[in-house]
Amino acid sequence: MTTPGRKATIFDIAKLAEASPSTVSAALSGSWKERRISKTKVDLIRRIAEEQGYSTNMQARGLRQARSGMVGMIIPVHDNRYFSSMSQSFESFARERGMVPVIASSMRDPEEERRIVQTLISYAVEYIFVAGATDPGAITDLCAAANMRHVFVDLPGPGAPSVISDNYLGARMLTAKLLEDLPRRNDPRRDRLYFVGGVAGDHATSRRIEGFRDVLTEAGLPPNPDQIIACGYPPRRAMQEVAALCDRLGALPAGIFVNSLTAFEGVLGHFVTLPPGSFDATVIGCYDYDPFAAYLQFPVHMVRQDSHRLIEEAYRLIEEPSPGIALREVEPALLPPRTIYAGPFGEHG
Amino acid sequence: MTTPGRKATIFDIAKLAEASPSTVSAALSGSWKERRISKTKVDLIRRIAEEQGYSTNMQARGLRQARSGMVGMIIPVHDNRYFSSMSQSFESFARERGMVPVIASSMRDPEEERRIVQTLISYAVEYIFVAGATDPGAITDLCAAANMRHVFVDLPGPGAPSVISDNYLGARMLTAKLLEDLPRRNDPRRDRLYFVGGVAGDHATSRRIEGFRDVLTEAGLPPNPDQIIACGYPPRRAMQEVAALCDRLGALPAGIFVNSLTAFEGVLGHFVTLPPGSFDATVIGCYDYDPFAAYLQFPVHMVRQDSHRLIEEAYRLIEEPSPGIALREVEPALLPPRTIYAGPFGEHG
DNA sequence: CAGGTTTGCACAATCGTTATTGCACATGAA
DNA sequence: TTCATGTGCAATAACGATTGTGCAAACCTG
Repeated sequence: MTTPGRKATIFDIAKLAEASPSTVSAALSGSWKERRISKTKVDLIRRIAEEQGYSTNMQARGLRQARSGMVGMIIPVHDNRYFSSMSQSFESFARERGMVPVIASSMRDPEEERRIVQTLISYAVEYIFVAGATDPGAITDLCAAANMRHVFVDLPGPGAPSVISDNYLGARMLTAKLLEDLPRRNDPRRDRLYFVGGVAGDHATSRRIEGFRDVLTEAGLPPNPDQIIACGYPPRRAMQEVAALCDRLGALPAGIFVNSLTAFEGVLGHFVTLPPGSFDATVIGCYDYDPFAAYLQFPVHMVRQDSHRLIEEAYRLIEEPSPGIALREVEPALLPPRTIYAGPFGEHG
Repeated sequence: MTTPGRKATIFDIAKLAEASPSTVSAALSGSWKERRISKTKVDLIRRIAEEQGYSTNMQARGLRQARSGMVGMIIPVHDNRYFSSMSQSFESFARERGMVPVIASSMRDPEEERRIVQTLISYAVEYIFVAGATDPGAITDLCAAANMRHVFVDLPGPGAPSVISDNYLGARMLTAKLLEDLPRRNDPRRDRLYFVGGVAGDHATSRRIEGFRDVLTEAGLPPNPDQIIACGYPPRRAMQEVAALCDRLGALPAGIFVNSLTAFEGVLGHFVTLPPGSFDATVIGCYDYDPFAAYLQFPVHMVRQDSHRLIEEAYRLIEEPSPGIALREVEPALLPPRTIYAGPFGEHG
């Protein structure tokens, strides 16, 4: 490994192997057979390349081939179990295909989201996966202009294939379960189930609200508008809203349907301020799963969206010859409290 | 936006603006002032580029400039609060600098780790951040051959600057706190504190074991070897070990020092099999913080490593003119149970 | 108005690969 | 011997940007 200053290129290897750069390229890129390079020369070249610590300059290759070998993905945030599980799956599938995953988080900022799409296009990624899009239309426009294949995950977009989980079904299951466990105190206001978190305009949230509403209505308990508090995803907002709710009610409500892990963090942020035992008469459900949340002080029903399958389906859709704008739904699962689920990556760590 | 088949290049823009490619390049890349291009022409070019939906081909630019505008980072896993917080910080600092973060997970596989380093080198990232390295030596070798700047985070490496948290201090604090809360049952075996998880060879784990051992020794309770169960990071292993431990003791020990979130997941996996109340007489601590873990059925003391500052320091080190091989330590914090911490990204969601 | 300076841009080389083409030599058949 | 067919490689032209250099025209200056 006589590494002088710069990195070795095929020219350096060519000189050492007494071959031409094109031969070296063929030998190292695997196309040597159809280019009729002798095995002898290939082996020589490989040995020298190895000795020199050669590695292909992917920028040059990408430039030449008009492709980069990278796949891009946008997620709202990293530090969230739902999305980080997606990252994990996304990465694993990418590697299976010999591609390099590039994952960026948008902080749910549409502006940032567009910037990221632009950047990924600039780097010539092969496809873009967009999870939790805040402005799918804009993304599709940008991608169309660069004719970049993309797929929406978790939240659907109008102009590209989408894979989402069956939010209506999941919300129905969770609501039904909460209703089943709902403590009755004969206090009409406090006997109610509240929906907290998410953005009402989001496809996912709106479908969940529908499920929530339908189950309650079928049970003869049609929800008032004030039972649905779609206060966004930030923990702090959820915390404030729950605090305000408790203020209004004089205590915790009978049940809370928490619409995301981040909102749940906020709910907990409020709970820490309450005396222990305050939640004995409250039933809690959370849309999305976290192993630690499964084992809180109080039982929590959780909906586990199958992020692995979401991503798998997304790859399937995007790799189809002509992707169209299919919409695929994946069924979520309702997990009882105290379930430590070891998913496809349960062995990690 | 008359987008025919392919993406617009500076040549297309040049033709439309009746300028030369080099002028277009200068106008769009910002170097137009020192290249004495008139503002008029620049504005024209910018307008046309905008209309055409032009975006720089980063592969071409990167090739020419021998840099890519990307920063790479390797973490063990994505779906873990500690590391995903790091990702979040890493990304945020990268963006501040106008660079594109590329984050890959190694699943703690040294082989995979090396492959990732190679790939990042191939893509000509500017620096590589390595968190939780399993084989720092090999990484430094690869990077040296390509003279690629890199920095170790969380676990130090011998041949490059490193930023780690003060594991000895953190372990001391946590052990002391556990000791303070330790229930006494006058059963010599069950009165003990156990250390579970991690790899004894890891720098972080070994320092924590030292801290654990020292505090116990100073308290007149020097630990037996069997009190230290460094069974690795996978949840399942920790689960089995804790189950076996309970079997041996006939019940839960008086206290457990859990050495990572992943191991803690395993511990919980065992706890779900126990009747409620089994842990009333057990004190639990976990090295690493998770907001949900903060609010479990039983109180958990947690050490919060400041991943944000770790990354910040790492950037500082790597951006120094001549990085040397400094080792920087960042103090962790001991959080009491029921603390929902809103860090620098507490507002996310 | 000669000579120098500044302004505004175009030309061409370059980065490291890959893909197309072509050429010299060897081998086999007629 | 002659032509056809392979074989094994080298030359060369892209890919899309950046950058050093050069060269007119415009603008001063005395």
